[in-house]
Amino acid sequence: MRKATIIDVARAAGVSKSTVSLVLQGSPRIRSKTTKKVQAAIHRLGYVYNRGAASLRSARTNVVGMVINDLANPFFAELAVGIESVFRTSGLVSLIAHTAESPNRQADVLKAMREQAVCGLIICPARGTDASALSGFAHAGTPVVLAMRRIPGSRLASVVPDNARGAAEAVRHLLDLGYRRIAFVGGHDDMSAQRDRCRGYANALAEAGVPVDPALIVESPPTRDGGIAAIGAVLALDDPADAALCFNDVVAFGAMLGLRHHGREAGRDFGIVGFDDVREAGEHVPALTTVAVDSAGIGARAAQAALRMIESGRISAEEQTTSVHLVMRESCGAQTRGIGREVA
Amino acid sequence: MRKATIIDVARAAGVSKSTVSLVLQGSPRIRSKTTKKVQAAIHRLGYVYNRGAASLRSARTNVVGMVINDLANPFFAELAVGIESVFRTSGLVSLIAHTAESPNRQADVLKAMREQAVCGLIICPARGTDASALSGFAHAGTPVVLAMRRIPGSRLASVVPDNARGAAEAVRHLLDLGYRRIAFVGGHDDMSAQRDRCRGYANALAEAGVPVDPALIVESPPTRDGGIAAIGAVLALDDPADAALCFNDVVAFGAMLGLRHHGREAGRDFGIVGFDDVREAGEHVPALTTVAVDSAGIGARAAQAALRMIESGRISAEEQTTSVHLVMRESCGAQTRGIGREVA
DNA sequence: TGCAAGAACTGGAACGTTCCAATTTTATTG
DNA sequence: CAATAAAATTGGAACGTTCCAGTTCTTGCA
Repeated sequence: MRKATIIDVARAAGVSKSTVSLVLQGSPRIRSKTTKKVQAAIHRLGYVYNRGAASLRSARTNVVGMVINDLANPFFAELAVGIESVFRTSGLVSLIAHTAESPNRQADVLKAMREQAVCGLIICPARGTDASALSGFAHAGTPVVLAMRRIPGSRLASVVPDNARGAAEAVRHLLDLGYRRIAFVGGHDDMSAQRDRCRGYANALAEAGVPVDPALIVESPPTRDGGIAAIGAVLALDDPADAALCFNDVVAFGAMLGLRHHGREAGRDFGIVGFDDVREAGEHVPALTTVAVDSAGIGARAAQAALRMIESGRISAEEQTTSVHLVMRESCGAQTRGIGREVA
Repeated sequence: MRKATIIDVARAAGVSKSTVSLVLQGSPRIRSKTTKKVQAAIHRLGYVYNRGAASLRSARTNVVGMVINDLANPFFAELAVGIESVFRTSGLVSLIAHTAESPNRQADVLKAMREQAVCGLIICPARGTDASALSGFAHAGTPVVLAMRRIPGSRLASVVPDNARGAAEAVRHLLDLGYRRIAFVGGHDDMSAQRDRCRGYANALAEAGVPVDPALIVESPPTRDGGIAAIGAVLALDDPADAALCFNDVVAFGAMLGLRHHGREAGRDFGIVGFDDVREAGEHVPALTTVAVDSAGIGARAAQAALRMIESGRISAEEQTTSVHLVMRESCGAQTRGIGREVA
């Protein structure tokens, strides 16, 4: 039993295939009586629209791509969900792929997306991605929006949190609590988020007249293990750190674990601040003080930006920055130390 | 500048479009010299394969669908990643969608998948999904594999963990530690996983001669808040529980939180066992004793089953069960209570 | 009632690929 | 070297839709 096509529907409804096509697209030029006839036939035959055929003829695909560097990270999973829900309410289907931070896998995935002729792309680029990886889309006139991470030298739209300001706020909080040897741990210099956060960190220190010691800035993979390693490094210094701003919450969890291995405890004799405010942050023991980033909001904005470009047909390079705020919990010892410079 | 097609490539390489098509498919009937010529032309023109057009003509799409009830749950995210990596190495593209446990969204998503003419589908059905929701695929001869959850009355392939055995093992552990009022909390009766786990729980109790008290079986949404509510209920009984097997780890985290609200502490004066062994389980304070489920493995098996069906063209209803094992940590007080029946 | 204008509908052609049968080229063998 | 078999290549038809340029209906008004 062959699958029913638009032509079978037309025959069954006693109209032409063009009319069926028009009905399918919800054209206002069709009488409601006709529409009803056609819909009845569609239902009767169990007809299924063939988007592949449709997009072969018309330029638009109705498929958008979404490339996430790490779906297993709850932060990015939330972001993905936020993006997806915006697209779905606009009738677009999203193709989600995950690159595991690997530029090779990312290249494969992007190739697949191009072959599927996605009409828009949202991407959290894998570490070290350069502008040329996305040139195919630019070339084809497909809108691209970067989420969470920018790519230097690319003229692409982006939505990222205000990393510098968030980091600065976190550092000021640590300074207020009397910490002076404040480290910045985790992430890599080739990730735009790391650079931005690190810049905010350095600025806040400089503003307070505290010297920036390069030995206190330690790179590591943005993972739990990375956090363990990095905190070990700043504790082993001749003049060790007494607090750390972590690249993200996952690194912060690792750092707190690492502290414990050295007989220290976050919030008691060491200050830890994270970044992201994933759900687990509030439930950790001790609860993590962190810079809250609105993942779902970023996802939604990125999706809306893509949607605007798709609908208008003009691509833009608008850079959006979303606000962040510090959530104070236990990992800096704000309760025991009190808040205010007098403790210093 | 129009996009290059197979015909442009053919012209540039001085061969026919059929030859280019054959090269694209890696046919062995083409001389390597010709292949090289064609590939050079492809590269030179920046040609991009149009899968939509291809699948219009040939039956196979090379797109598989993946419907996940909750991508934001780390357990399912890992599952998705496991599935995706198997498909990707087989050259299939995966369309990932998320239903937020809503049958309506699920219906939308499934419709989109049918329109994209996916050649296979892996789904963790939303709660309360019945067999008819998937009949369209069966009807079209599209392979469907259920992951984590079965659908009663459907003749569909499935890959689920050995829920009953895992639950039984957990209950035996609690009995060994001397607990006797053991509750089963979380999940709903219309989720196959809940029913299977609950069955294992009841069997293990019966085997040990401990009566099964229906008041100790409390349903709740499989969320943290659900866990808080459910643990409250079993503590409020006239003859309250002294331990609980939780539907999953997320519920267990909630239960431990709820215990604390009542001045109790898991591992000290109450036994808690979870299910899944998500990454956070080992890092929680207290560390969660739980039944480990290999999410990535389940994903991989489901993907392989789908792949077999796609390649052979015959759909099967094979039900696979993957093994699970108990991971003992702190939340049952195994250390303080010692292990062995003498404590009872 | 007749006519014009607009609304509603229609029949090819086109999109970029694969499939099939047929043709050309190359290799093998007597 | 001719004859044959096998391998490599090819041209057109087909896939299911949308678009375009008509054509046929309706409707309103004189």
